[in-house]
Amino acid sequence: MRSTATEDNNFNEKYIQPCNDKCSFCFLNYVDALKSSYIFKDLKAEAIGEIIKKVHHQVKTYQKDELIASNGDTCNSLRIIVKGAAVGEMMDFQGKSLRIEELHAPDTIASAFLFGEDNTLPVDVIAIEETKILFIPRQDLMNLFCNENTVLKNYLDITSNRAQKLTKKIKLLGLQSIRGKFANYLLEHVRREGKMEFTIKNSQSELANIFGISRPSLGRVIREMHNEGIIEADGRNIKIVDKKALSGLLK
Amino acid sequence: MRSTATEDNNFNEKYIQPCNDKCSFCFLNYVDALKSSYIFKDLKAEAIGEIIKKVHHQVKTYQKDELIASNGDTCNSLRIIVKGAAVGEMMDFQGKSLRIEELHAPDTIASAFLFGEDNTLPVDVIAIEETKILFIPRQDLMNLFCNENTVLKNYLDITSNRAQKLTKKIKLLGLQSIRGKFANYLLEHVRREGKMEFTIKNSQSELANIFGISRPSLGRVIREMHNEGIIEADGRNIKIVDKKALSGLLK
DNA sequence: CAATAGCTGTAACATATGTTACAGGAAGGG
DNA sequence: CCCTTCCTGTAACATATGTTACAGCTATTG
Repeated sequence: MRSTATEDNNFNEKYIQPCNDKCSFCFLNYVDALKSSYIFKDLKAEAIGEIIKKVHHQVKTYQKDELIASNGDTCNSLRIIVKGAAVGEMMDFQGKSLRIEELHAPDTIASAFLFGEDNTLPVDVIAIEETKILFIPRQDLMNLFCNENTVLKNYLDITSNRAQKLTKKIKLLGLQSIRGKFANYLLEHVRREGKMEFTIKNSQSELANIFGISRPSLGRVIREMHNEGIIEADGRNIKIVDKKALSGLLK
Repeated sequence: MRSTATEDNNFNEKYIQPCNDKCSFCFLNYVDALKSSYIFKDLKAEAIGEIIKKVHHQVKTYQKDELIASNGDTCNSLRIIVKGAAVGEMMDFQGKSLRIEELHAPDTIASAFLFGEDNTLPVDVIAIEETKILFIPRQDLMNLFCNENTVLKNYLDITSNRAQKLTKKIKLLGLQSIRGKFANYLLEHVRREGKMEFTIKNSQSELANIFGISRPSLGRVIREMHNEGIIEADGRNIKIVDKKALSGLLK
């Protein structure tokens, strides 16, 4: 069972191994995660098993706060989070960081940077809990695309979804004031959950990090919006009072 | 020759037609553009001709300043600019705009939004000169991917390249001051052209638009950097005096 | 040539945001 | 229980950026 070596600290992406016929460890352990993974959408567990058997693959485990991949790393393999969660962050030279996205099993990492002229990762990816990641080399993925139409379609969907997310992020960063960013965040919440009163999951520091702003500035804006009667904010509990005014803040 | 209808004002994406065997208009007119197009990279003119014959397709012409596609439009077809150029812009509700990218023949439009859950275009695309665009419906493209490995690979490369560009844009917008943005712009110039002295192509207004800032603010920053001896700026002529200081501004 | 439009340079002023600092509350660990 | 750590609330002040306005320059057009 070669894939036990995948948990090795000496893991090296170059030496990813194919499974032999007896290998059942790799995918059986994570078949549930893979079944709900976007890239294997519309495929049965058995089909996924067959696919994983055919491609070179390996699983690696990361601890909380461990760096999974760095800005500048070369992407040669698709990485699927089969367990755990991570965040993608950018940093400037002073150490100020900007959180680009949060990734949970069974999301894929680096799917957008596997091809093209520049295969370097533009972000740091950091585990926020114990995380297991399945590696599949680019060439194997490419072969898979030719044989498994469904996987190709899913992959195209993944990259398109990502492009949409990135574009939204650009809009958020480039077009809006802090009030606009926060209003946007709240209104997305309302749209998703359909309630005008809720508890937000991110701390103010995290939100500031996502928005690329400073924490006290965000705090001040929340206070102001509260005082103006647009929202009621108490800690992480938010109540939308004047939804129309909030929409107006989107600019 | 059905495709002459493609120049019709009543063009409707739903009714894109396949060519019959006699059709030579569509691709022969644009075969040079398509040959240098990324999506047909590594394919010979004849092969491209065969491909275009097999898929539904249509060409439409846009005048300067005409809106090619709007924020919110549904993307059902890949669009290739076979002649001309366009810009992709985002606008907020006040009309403040942010230029995301400039597109020249033979770039593709909307390649990143063809698949996935949300096929709506997040930007406005506006012709900046007379522009001709070739439409290929998604389903035909998908079929093509299965039969023409090269096209698939090229498409994956295109979307990856785009994701890289978007991510760089996020970094630019989210992580840097005006000085940082301008320094970044200048240093990219130096890296591409290898000269410390050059004439920039964009007006200050355009640059401000790309950076998502106001024109006088950019002007002021340029003046300050000039006065501090980091650069010499005279109109659009720029000379890098202190490259090290400039790099320091990237923060 | 005059008239126009678009660019640049610049200034005064208004506003938004960052920075730093400190105090207090909530949660968890020993 | 105390101690630590992380979070929030808040204030004073510094700085960056936006806004508006105007003047001059250049190219284009009729």
